[in-house]
Amino acid sequence: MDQNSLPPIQTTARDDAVLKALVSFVRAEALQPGERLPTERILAERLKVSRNTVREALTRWEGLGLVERRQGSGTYLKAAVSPDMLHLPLTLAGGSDFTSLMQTLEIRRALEAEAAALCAERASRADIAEIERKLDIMEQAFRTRDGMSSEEDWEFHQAIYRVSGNPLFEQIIAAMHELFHRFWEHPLGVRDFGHASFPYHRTIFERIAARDPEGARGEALKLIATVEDDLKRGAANLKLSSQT
Amino acid sequence: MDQNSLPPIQTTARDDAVLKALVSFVRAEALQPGERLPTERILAERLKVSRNTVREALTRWEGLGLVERRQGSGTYLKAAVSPDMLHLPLTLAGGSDFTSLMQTLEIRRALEAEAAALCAERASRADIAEIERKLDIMEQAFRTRDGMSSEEDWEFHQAIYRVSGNPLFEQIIAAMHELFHRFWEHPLGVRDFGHASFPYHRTIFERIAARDPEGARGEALKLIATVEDDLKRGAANLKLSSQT
DNA sequence: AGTGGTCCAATGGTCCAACCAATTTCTGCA
DNA sequence: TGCAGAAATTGGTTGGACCATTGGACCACT
Repeated sequence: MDQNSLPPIQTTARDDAVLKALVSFVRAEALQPGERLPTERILAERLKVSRNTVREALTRWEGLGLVERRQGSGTYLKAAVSPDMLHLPLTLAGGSDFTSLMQTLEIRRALEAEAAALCAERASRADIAEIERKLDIMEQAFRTRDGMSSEEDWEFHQAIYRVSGNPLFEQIIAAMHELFHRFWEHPLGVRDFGHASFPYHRTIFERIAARDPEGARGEALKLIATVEDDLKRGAANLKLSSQT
Repeated sequence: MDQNSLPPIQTTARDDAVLKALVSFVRAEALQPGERLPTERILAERLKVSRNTVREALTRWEGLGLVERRQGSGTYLKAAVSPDMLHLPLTLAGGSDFTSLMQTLEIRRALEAEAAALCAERASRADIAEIERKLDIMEQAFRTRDGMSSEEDWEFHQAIYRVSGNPLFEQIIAAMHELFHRFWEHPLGVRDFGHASFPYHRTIFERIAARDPEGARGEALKLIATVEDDLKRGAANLKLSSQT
């Protein structure tokens, strides 16, 4: 490691300065997401600040999802950082009941449709090939395990968001996705949840490959509609089973 | 094997526990945004944790914009808190300001269209009257001041989000709106920014009043399109003026 | 070669006690 | 009464200590 890329800090507003220094460091060392950054003790020593100050700064980055701290192991970069980053902490008041889930789905419907349309507009040949690869993997998993595989399914959707060229899609939908799964886990009833959505993955891909934005938007809307139906059926089951 | 059946165990989570306790406290005391919460020293003593731990927790809340710390004064609540909050740290990285603005607009386009459609589906007579009232106020302001009034314009849109029945629309778009204005202020060129969007406010309202979801969605898309055009013109101006 | 056990150094998490810096509140003098 | 300065309050920073977890090294046994 190049020790010269971590000069000491001077002014007040310490923890902010620490973050700035870290940005420079990450750039200088060309750290990629997943790599480990220096230990808190080393950072404190090099920057000539106390370890607590370093921790305050890292806590902020952790809250923004930029790094992940693993006790006993180290602190790892989770996303690319750049000097001109804009952080928009958005806290939504969302419950974990049926209504809240439907509301997150309405958001996802809107974004999913738009992302699919943008993707159809902007996808290069390589992009299309990449999406098809993810689709094949997903279909393969579906056939062997005879059911939706949330992991591979999610990969497919993420590929679409990425190709849309707007990282906000992935970030917002990922948060919705997480909220959804936090509640879902083992969703009480509806054994074949997501089954109905399966065929629409390929139709979405076909519309994207055909550079048909409106078609892609339409297919995405159909996909979300099937999920909403499943959710309603699950809610009905839940209602029945709780009446015992 | 189903990997989900073995979730990681959780032994220590001090600062998380502190935040939970704070949520309870805020609810118990019915603290409103702007009010001061206990000092770090008192929290540390009452919760039987060290002040450092309290500070880590408060740092997280500060990063999420839930709280504001003023040295020498105290820590103040900045937003309502609830037990089940969904935190969505958005990060706009890399690109120029123009790119960031276009990306927020793409999100807004998706949500605005969906909100308008939902609104057209669900609006009651009273809702429609309320929206029309906001529309009249906006048009009045437009005529007297001969230009878009962001204040009244925003009120009109918010009314639509509210009637959509999904509070997430208003929350997310509000965040985009704020981000947009942080950049915008009075940005260089394009004197009549937003002028072109004016007529679409009434057409959106008409489609809502007619209970025509698809029509409302279409008009909303047109409105955002005019804003995007304005933005592109502004970017062109900016490019020219920066070449001096 | 592989399996499990033990040890140990590294690392993040927590704690403590003090001091610094900004702010607010109180006090005493004019 | 008014107001400048002292004192108390509060968040910000420091340095040092110890705890809990991790992951690798080493070893005994199969």
